[in-house]
Amino acid sequence: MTVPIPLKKNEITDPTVGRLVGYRRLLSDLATQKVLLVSSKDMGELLGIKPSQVRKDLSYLGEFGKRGVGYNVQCLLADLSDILAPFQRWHIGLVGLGRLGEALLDHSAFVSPNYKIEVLFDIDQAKVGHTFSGRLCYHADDLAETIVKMDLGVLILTVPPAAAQSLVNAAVSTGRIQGILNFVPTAIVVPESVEVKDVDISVELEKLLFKLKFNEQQKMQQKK
Amino acid sequence: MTVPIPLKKNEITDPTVGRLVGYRRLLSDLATQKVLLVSSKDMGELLGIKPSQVRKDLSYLGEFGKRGVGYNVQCLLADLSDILAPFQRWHIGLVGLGRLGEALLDHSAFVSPNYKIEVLFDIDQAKVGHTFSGRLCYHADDLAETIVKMDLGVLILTVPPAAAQSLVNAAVSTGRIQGILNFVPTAIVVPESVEVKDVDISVELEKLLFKLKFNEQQKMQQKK
DNA sequence: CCATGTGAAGCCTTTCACAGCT
DNA sequence: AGCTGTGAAAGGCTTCACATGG
Repeated sequence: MTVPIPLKKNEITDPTVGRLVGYRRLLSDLATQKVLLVSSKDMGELLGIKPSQVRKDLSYLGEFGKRGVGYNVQCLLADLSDILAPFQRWHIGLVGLGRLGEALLDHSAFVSPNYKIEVLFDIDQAKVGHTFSGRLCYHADDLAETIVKMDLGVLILTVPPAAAQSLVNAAVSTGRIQGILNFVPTAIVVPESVEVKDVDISVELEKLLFKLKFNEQQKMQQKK
Repeated sequence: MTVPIPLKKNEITDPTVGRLVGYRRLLSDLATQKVLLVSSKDMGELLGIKPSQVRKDLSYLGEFGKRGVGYNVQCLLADLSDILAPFQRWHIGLVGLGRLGEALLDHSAFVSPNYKIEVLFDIDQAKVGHTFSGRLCYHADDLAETIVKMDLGVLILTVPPAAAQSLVNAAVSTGRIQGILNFVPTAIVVPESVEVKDVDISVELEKLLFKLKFNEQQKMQQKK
């Protein structure tokens, strides 16, 4: 189903992958609007990115455009989807069924043909054994066992900070976990073979507020 | 209350600010554990960062350490807190009281002396007029009016993609909004004077899965 | 001797500028 | 003429390595 080796060069960096996802989303929108062609300039304007950046990103993957014309929306969408698609459909477990965990379960962005949240974990007996949005919740004590049984390769962590590391240890000990998406505001330690992506929601707000502080400071100095 | 101009150099970059928040969290933990001193090597190990990076980051702010000794936990924590603190306590509005919005409302990471989510907005009449975790929900149609009345300077956006841009337009038209934390998976357009930080939850998962795909591909090529 | 603070080097990412195709 | 694809330049961030001070 997926293209075997779609990569022209051996390294596509993280920032590029992030933008590729944005391009795919935009192209999908344009496709439903029956737009046939799009230029790097158009895409850049719609996404707030420089056209040269768009072209560079796409050039890592191959030559998709026609000079003097632009990119065919349908073709580029299909190619990008292939490139971003994993080899396998990942089975994902979500650990920690608090407010944030539940919100992610239903989040539109987490509906994709590329992966599915299959299993939930919590320590609350009121939740264990019940289904949420169609997924069964297991007890966190059975994390390792269930990872093996259900063939989970990726975990999403939304537990309280204090609980994170020991759960990670249990999960990693199975040797099955290849990636962790960590929403917990703590640094977690894993073997080198496990990829971790930290998503620290409050840090982004702090960054924003710091920028505003900096802006204010500049304004104050200009007034002097 | 806050230090007037704590910055040694004029530019502290985004990645540095992100790590500073991590240092503050770590120092806060160490302080409760009655740890008195910490070295850049210690901090690096606990956070998965190179010691030289820790020292560089801190050096932008001043000289906090003692050579041959390390950093005083209490002092460094106090200094970092001052530096990260805004000049004013921001009044924040959260727009979109779906699952994610509600989750953020109660998220431990969004409890801070530096800012507070004061007001909520939604279009669901079942929510408008009610309070959630102590905050009153207004109708999204009254967004601009309420921004002015409540002196909101920052918005957190957790609405459906289709609703985002028109709400942003209404909000920005008041001239009061200085920053937006955008959880909506769409690019939004704002005047230059408004800072936007995009937090795209699903993009992070896609990045993770792409890394795993790349890892697998390398393994396959090695086997050959 | 130990750990900081920092200029310089190295690496990574973005942007430019233009050759080349339609 | 218009827009892509890309080597080269510019810019930004991280890491090194060592002088400096306790």
